[in-house]
Amino acid sequence: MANPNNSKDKGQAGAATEPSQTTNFIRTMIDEDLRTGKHRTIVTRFPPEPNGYLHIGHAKSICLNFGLARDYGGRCHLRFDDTNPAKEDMEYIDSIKDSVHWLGFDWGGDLYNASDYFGQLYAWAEELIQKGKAYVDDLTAEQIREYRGTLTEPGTESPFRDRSAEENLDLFRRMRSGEFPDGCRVLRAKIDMASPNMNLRDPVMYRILHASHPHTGDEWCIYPMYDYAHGQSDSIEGITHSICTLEFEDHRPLYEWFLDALGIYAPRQIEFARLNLTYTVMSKRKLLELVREGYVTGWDDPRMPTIVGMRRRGYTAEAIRAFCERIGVGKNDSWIEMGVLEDCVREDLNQRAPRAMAVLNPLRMVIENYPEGLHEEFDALNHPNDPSMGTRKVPFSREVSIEAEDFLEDPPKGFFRLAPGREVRLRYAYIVKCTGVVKDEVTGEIVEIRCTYDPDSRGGSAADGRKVKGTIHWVSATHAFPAQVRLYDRLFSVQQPGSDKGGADWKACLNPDSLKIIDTCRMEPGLAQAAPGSLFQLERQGYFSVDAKDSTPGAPVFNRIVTLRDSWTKSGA
RNA sequence: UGGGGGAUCGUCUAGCGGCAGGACUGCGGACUCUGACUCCGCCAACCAAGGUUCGAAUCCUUGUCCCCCAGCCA
Repeated sequence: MANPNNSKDKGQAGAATEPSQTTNFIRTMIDEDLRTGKHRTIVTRFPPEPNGYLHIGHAKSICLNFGLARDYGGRCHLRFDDTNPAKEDMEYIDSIKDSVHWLGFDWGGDLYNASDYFGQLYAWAEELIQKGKAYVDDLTAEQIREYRGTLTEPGTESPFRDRSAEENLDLFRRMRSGEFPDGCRVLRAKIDMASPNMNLRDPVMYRILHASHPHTGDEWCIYPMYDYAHGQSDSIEGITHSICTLEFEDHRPLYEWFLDALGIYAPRQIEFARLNLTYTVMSKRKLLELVREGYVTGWDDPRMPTIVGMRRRGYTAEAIRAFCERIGVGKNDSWIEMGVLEDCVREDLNQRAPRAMAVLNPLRMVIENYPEGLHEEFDALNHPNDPSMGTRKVPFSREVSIEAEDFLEDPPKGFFRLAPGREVRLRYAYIVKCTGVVKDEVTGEIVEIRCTYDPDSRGGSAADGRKVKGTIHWVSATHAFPAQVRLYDRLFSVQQPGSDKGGADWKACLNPDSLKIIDTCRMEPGLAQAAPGSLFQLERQGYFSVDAKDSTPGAPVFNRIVTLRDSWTKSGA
């Protein structure tokens, strides 16, 4: 079968995403800056730290920043905020680039690293020292914390705060030359130890770290803190609108202090609320913990909210973009319901996924009046609402497998599938009537359904025009092939597993049924050749993808992306 | 008790002194060879109290609640 997953086939460089249809407070601010002539064009940036894999929360930021650049005809830079070599890795850098591209965005030639500016940042640090605005502090990390004061009490000044510019410069240069061990001294901005804003109580600018950096190798043994590097990096790149999350709101005065002290261009920083999604966690620390401790199989486990995980599960870039567009941007702490994301994938997959039939939990059905040894083929629509997707042949024979839950010996009111004496349509095939049930003599379990078929209903429609309410999917027992299906469900069983603060409780909320592996599934023959990564709707079940990692030629493994809406089981039956 | 933010249907989000709109969810119905899709309809909100105004979600005052900040993390 053809692979309809064309999201991966679009050229990366030319990937075009659709313009936003809605406005938000950031766009209002940009409109204002453009209207007043403050800027003629805009430059945004997506600045990840390469210390983990991107997740759906990053996707929100990516869609926001690249989307703004797209809609205003500006640019969006990809910049790695790689100021802490102790935590960063090339593996993450590659993965992040790949995920941004996969999502459909392109930074063109604007790929940067904070580490590109280490030289400039260092020169500026010397400048601040010379201006008496920075000093080398010999206090230990512990002491610095004690001297910082508390939220309600001012801090106290370090005894090293008033060293001369000459002494500071000498010490700082010796820090840089590797004369001192890690942690023995830091460079601090001389601002105000009594500031009500903790960020302004002489923040650390540089620390000694004898670590090899993914980009600069062993060139440096002192590294700038994020707070010292970020604002200037934006400034150097001429970022017009520096969009970040809420927790950096009270860092803004610090960024502005550095920019002002240096007398360089100041971008406008705008903060928005980060994404929270129900039934999952979003913090890198927690995701890393799930990976390290084996609660999931890796960063790309289909249950992870990571881009690589969602991609492997079968989410399309289009669906994720639609989601980011739909949830909007604001400053309220909010929790988006998982149902919104699920609706976005269904909406996208409903259009693009060809249909197929597979029986997850097979129950044998024998059609008593169907000739032994006879095989027929029926034409099935690949998409009921899109004739351009064509048809396929599905083989039929005397013995078929149907979904166990489609038969009930004693059906409740409103159940219109199969039951003793009742008729049901085998999709695209025949109308059959249940004539009996065969049970295991010891367990009493139903092992087989006996039916007769109506030869005049070939293709599924009764010659006499009678209505048959129920239509069920099936596979020919003699033609079907077995395949593994992985039924994924929400990773956590509570809505806000991440809201319990630093507690360890969150892992107790993991959903024990987030993955059910079924090896007894029977699929229609055509599915055997399904390409890795391809997407299908298994009729009446849900949307599935062929796992790109564990499938082998002729033996596809199916991941359930999301179920179909189901107003029957939901009705409580 | 310091500083910085935020409060609009169940959940998100528009609104910028002039009819509180949209999406998701929920409920009801139509259609149906997927109990899917699609279509139609319904339920559902301005944190509170004052004030300004012909008119307030919007402006002012006071209060309440929630989030963030005391890393040599970002």
